[in-house]
Amino acid sequence: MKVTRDKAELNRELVIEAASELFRERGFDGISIAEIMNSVGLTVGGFYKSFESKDDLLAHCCRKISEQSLTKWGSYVTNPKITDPLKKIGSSYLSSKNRDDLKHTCIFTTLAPEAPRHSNEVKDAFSNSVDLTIEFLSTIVAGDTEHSKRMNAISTFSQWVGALILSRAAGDSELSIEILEAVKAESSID
Amino acid sequence: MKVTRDKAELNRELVIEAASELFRERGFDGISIAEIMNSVGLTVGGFYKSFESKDDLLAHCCRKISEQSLTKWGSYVTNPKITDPLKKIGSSYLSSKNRDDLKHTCIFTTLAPEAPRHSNEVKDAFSNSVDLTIEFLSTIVAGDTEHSKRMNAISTFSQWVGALILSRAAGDSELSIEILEAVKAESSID
DNA sequence: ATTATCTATAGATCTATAGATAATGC
DNA sequence: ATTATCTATAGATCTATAGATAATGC
Repeated sequence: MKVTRDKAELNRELVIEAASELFRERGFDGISIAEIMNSVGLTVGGFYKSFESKDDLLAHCCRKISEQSLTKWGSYVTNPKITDPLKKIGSSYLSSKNRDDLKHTCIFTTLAPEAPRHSNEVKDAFSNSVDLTIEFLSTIVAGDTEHSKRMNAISTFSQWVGALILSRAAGDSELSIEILEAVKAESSID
Repeated sequence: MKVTRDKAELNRELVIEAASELFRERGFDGISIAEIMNSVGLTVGGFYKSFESKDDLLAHCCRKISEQSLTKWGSYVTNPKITDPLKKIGSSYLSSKNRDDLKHTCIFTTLAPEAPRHSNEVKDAFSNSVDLTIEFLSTIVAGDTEHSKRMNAISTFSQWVGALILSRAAGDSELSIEILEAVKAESSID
């Protein structure tokens, strides 16, 4: 039953990883702790040895997801084959793949709306994530001054987030694609 | 115990009205049917005589909320005192009041992300709501052709929805205000 | 000896339904 | 007689915890 410390630490990470996908896909209340633990081959009883509460797990997930996104985006900047990182990021963000693949999509389009109903730890994770995301985008958008870059980053990211949510709300329709295309066109992404 | 038909119909509307606020404020799973009924002075037992299920109630709420928003926006257009309806709508949408008053805010920033997890009736209500909203905004945004107006409506509304979500996710911070201001500035709303 | 994980469960929900009650509406 | 609403509850959750078990780690 007992496993090595390394294995235990790995299990903890696996739980965060699995929950990060399941929360995005089904929402915080749409998946139970037992199901999350089972999805990585563990049982519910061990959960509270690794996490203080379900909310605590959500906070870890927020930080993890945010970190993964920014790491991926950052890799596009350092990749010499990618000439226009913003365009690359935008076209993958506004793709039908990102729209449909809830498990791996942006937290702001799935979990953020519930943030006000969670612990301060969760709220802080979201707040920090918004901050870092805008900070990052500020370094790759167009603009003459620091200020105009920052404004541009904010309005660009807002537009992406809104477009993804609206394209999902539009269901399986022409309209859904139209929304993604319209915003890509406006940002000269496609 | 029994009431008149008129009163019964009014009660049904009161339930939809109350649920429309409570769902936005606490999320679909954050409020029970019993609490919704109690909030208008009724008890849980009568619920299923008026609604097929909790999901059915949500669908009614989506239609109601959407209708109310568009009616309000429409009144700005016909009001001769308002010279620029789009500016008026945008500045109230991107206000800190709209950010904080979850009970009365836009469904796309609160309930839309859960849409994929609900019944087809709910999904259709959302889909229809996106459609009508873009259709409406197309009539008041700038643009040379029908097509450019529609594109403009989509990108403007996407930006608003995203900005509101991000400003909420940013918590009680400078950043939260900065997001609203940045998007207002870009749209020449303030 | 310690501890990571397990099984089992207490206690608190919540949706949906059954049947009673008391008023309306013919 | 009909029916809108009520009280009560069945049955199915779900979070969090208690105590057992079987490995690790000193």
